[in-house]
Amino acid sequence: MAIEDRRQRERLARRRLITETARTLAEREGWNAVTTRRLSTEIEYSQPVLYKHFGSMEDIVEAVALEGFGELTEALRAARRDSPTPADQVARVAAAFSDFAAGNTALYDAMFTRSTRLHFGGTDETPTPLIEAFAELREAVAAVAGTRDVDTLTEVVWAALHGLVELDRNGRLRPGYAAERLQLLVEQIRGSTP
Amino acid sequence: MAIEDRRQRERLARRRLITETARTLAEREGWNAVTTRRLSTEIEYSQPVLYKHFGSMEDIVEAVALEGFGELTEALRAARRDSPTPADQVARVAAAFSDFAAGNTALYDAMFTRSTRLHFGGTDETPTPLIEAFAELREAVAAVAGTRDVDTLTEVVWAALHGLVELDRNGRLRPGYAAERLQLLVEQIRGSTP
DNA sequence: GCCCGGTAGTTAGCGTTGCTAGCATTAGCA
DNA sequence: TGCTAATGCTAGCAACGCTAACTACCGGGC
Repeated sequence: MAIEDRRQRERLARRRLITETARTLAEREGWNAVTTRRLSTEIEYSQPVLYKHFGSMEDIVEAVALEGFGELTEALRAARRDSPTPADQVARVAAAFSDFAAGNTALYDAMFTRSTRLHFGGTDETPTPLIEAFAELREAVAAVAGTRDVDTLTEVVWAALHGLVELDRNGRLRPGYAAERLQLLVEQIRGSTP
Repeated sequence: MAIEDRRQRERLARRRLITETARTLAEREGWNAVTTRRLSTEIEYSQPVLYKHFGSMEDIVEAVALEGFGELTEALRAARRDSPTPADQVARVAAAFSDFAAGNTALYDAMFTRSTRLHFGGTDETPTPLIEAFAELREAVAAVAGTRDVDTLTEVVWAALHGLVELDRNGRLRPGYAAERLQLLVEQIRGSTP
C-alpha cells in the first residue's frame, strides 16, 4: 500500500501546485490572466492535467476561495485575540477584514465575487471555512450587541464590510477616506457600549 | 441638413435598440447569454454593427449600467418624496434600493459588479447618473445624520446596502431575513433620531 | 524475467468567444 | 446620370474552456 500512498501524496501535491499557482498568478496579473492554457504552462503540465484534479476552471477558483476563507478566519481570530477589551473586538476585527481584502486583492475576489457556488444556508452543507470566518466576526459582534439580535447584526456588519471593500475597490467611494468610513461603521455598531 | 438629422436619429434609435435588447436579454437569461453573436441576431443586424456604436462589449454593459443609475435615482427620489417625515426617508430609501436590486437583477449586476469603469472621484469626470443616485441617498441620510459626517455616513450606508444585496444574492446570508437586516441597518443609522 | 492492466500525461481538435479586415451595396449630392 | 461616402455584410483571426483518443510507463501477476 506504500505505493498507493506515495501516489496520493503526489496527487495532493500537484493539486496544491495548481491552486497555489492559480492564486499567485491571479494576484500578480489578475484573474483574467488565469486561463487553462496559461495555468497549465505555468505548472509545466498540459491542460488536461488540470481536469484530472478539478471539474472546471470554476472549481479551481472555488478551491482558492476556500483556502482564502481559512486565512481570513485566522486573521480575524488573531485580531480578536489581540483586543484589549471585548468591546474593542469589533473595531479590530473590522480593521483586520479590511486589511485582509487590501492585502489579498485577487484572493478576496475569488472568495466574494468570483465564486458563485459557495453558499451559506440552505439544504446542502455549508463549507466549514465559511462558517468559521463568519463565527469569528459573530463573536466580536456579540460582545457589543446588547439587546440587538446577534445573527442579524453580524450579517449586517459582514455585508457592510464587504460593501465597503467592493465599492472602494471599484472607485465608487472617495479615495483616502477608508479609515473614516470604517471608524464610523464601527461606532454605529458599538453604539453606547462602554 | 434634415437628412443628417434623420441619420443621427436612426443611429440613436439603433443604439438604444442595442442597449435595450442587451438589457432584456440579460434580465431574461443572464449576462452570460449576452454575447456579441446572440445580441446581433437578436437585433437582426450583423455583429460588426455593434462595434459601430460601441467600442467593446463592456461599453454596452456600461451604457446599460448608466441607464440603470438613472432609474435608481428615480426610485430613490420617489421613495424620499413619499416619506411622511424627513426622518423616515432613510428607511424608505433603503427599502427602495433593496427593491430595485431585487426587481432588476441583471441591471443591478451591470451597475455594480459588471461595470468596472464607472468610477466616482478622481480626475476624470464622474457620470452624472451616478452622482445623482448617490445624492438622493445623501439627502435621506442628512436628515438623520446629526453630528456625524454626512458624506462618510452616506458612503457607509451605500456600501452596507450594496453588501446586503450582493451577499443575499449569492446565498451568503440566511434566506428570509432580508427585511430584518434592512430594518436593523436603518435603526443603526437613525440612532436616537425622533 | 516477461507480459499485461491501469494510470499518467500528451497531442490535437471541437465549439464558442470578442473583435476586425475587407468587400458589397445603397443613398445622397453634383 | 455618375461619383462619393456611408452602411452593413461575409469571412476569419486568435484565444477561450474543455475533451477525445492516443502513447508511455509503472507495478503486480505468472
